[in-house]
Amino acid sequence: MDDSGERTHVTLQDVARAADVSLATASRVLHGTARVRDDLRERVLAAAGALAYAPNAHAQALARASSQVVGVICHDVSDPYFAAISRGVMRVAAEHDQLVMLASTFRDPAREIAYAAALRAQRARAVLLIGSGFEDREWERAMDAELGPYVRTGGRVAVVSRHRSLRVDAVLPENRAGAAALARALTDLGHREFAVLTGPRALTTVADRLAGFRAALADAGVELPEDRVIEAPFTRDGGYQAAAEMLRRGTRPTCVFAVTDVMAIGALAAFRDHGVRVPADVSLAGFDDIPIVADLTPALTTARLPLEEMGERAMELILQPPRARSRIERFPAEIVLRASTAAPA
Amino acid sequence: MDDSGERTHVTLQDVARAADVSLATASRVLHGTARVRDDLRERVLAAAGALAYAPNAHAQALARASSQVVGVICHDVSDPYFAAISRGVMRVAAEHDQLVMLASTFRDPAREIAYAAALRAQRARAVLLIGSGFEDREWERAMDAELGPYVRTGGRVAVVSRHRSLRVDAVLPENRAGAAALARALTDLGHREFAVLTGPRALTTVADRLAGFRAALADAGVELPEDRVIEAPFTRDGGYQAAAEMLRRGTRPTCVFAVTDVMAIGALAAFRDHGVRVPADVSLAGFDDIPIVADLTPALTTARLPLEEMGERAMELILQPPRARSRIERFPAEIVLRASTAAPA
DNA sequence: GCGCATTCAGAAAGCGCTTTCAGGCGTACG
DNA sequence: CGTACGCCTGAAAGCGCTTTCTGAATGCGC
Repeated sequence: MDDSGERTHVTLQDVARAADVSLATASRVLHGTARVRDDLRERVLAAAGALAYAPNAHAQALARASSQVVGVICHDVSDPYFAAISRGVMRVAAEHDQLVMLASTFRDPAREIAYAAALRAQRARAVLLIGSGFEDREWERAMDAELGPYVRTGGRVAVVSRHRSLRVDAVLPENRAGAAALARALTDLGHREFAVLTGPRALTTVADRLAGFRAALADAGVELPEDRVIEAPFTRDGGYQAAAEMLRRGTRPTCVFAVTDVMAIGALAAFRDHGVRVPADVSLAGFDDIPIVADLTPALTTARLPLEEMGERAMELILQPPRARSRIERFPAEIVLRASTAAPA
Repeated sequence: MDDSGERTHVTLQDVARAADVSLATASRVLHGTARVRDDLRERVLAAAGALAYAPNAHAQALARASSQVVGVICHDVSDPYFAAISRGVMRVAAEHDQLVMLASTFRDPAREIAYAAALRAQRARAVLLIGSGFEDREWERAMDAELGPYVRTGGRVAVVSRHRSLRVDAVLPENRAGAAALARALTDLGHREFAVLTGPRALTTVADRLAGFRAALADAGVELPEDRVIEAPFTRDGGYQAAAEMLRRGTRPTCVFAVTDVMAIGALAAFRDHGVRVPADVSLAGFDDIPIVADLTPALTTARLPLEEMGERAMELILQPPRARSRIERFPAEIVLRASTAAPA
């Protein structure tokens, strides 16, 4: 065929030359942007095929000043919560022929900012921030410094589950109301003695769920003393730790609320390891309804969030042209009572 | 400040102009590529900051003919198996300042090829294919047509868990040996009556695990009749279906092997729903050791694969310069006996 | 004090593509 | 038969950046 050892990329120029047409014509054929005489079109197509031509997306992005890449920043893809949301995101992205750049920050604010900057540099057409932000002035300033100019130059930004940044579209789970509803369901069951296992209070998601839960408890005349709120990392192991710590302290509520299902999974393990029966000795409830919790034994009572749908919606928002007022879409949580909760003994 | 309503991007040219230096100098300052007089450097830095300059990664990629994007193609991010591998991938990518474009194909061959093409167009410096390929001639040809030229022009490709494509680096779990070891562990427990719940046989992962399991069984003098191998989709629900189907057929083995943990989770649910006790009535084993299965009740016996590590290794391979001979890294599976298996009644 | 070697800044040539702007030809019309 | 008008192709100007090459200072040695 050609001189072997092709070490360099095939360019549109090469295709045009091989087809003996101009660059412009080759471009037009490949995009169907304008009518081209049939024989020329054939030649271009043939040449492109023979040379295994692949357009250089960077050159295209540069020339057209637009790209079809959207960025998604989350805490950790391997957390089922983010995985479920990502799934929805990916599906809609695929439908719209968008490429997704997915970043895991592992909850490191610096890394989050670095990714935002990289995405801006990539001229990603949109950036999706999934998961609570950080209650950190420095970080907020830095993030604004990245995203502000990005938005001003036509970049689209949306967030899932964080309110602070005001000017962007948002998909917001109703954490507060959901937690309140859960609390009511639990008090309706007869519980009066609670403990809560939470992640870092600085995360708005945590704060909202806690506040909603506590408020509804108060309405029912139940108090939640501060020492019944146990803080630990926002992971399965964190849930285990928190539950173990609770047991160690001798705190014996009739019902435990873990602010996320992931933490509830850890708590369930801790209870099992310590011989505490769920729900006979203690009821346990989570939040999110990640896919696995229905398969646990006992199946977990939780507040269901339509995670995949939230991801889909966020991606749809971001692909639409911006509105003057930023859109806020709220997703209510639905209480799902399963075997992990029962009336207190 | 400047004329408001900035609708266009700040370019290096703008920065240079504001700092009253040449384009070249500005570029040099921003990259530290060469010594620049201190006052000029200061001016450039100040201007870049004031203008919130963000380099255009596309222009950079074009000018330097390289990018720091790596592509990852998997079946479904929300499957814990891929999520765990992705986690390792992400971590190493972050360490090396690489941006990851993550695509879920939802097991659609056409989509896989479309992504490969897009990644090639993006001049991704490397592409990682995770998960079994498809036993489809047409697909193989199309994939080769994308990846061949890509590799020839300096693109790096690696695969996790698929052998067919020969010329690329690979991270291979020892599915066959692992399944064999699992079979031995199970026969050692005293089981002689087995059933296997599998995903599509066309997937090499499935074929290998099945073959290894069957071979070791044969060595132990145990036969696995074809009607004891039940095929279903490669998901939690597939596992449920397969187990339900097995029960419906009246097949009552003393031990069931689900070729993936995800399917085992479904099977466990099916057994529970049908009043079949695990392991009292039937033992159940999976494969992969995805994080959740240790928390199930009963905890699942499985063949552990170091998923996160496999992802890390794959990313490392791909970031290294290519070798003449493609590298193959094998990861053995380790048998983890948990409560879901016991000696037959 | 002059010539030469060094530094370091700037001009300019691409990187591969899109798209505007002319220009060439063919047709329809006067 | 000449002019006007379309339609299609090609030339060329960028898109924003990196990097080589050139040239102007400066510092040094003799």
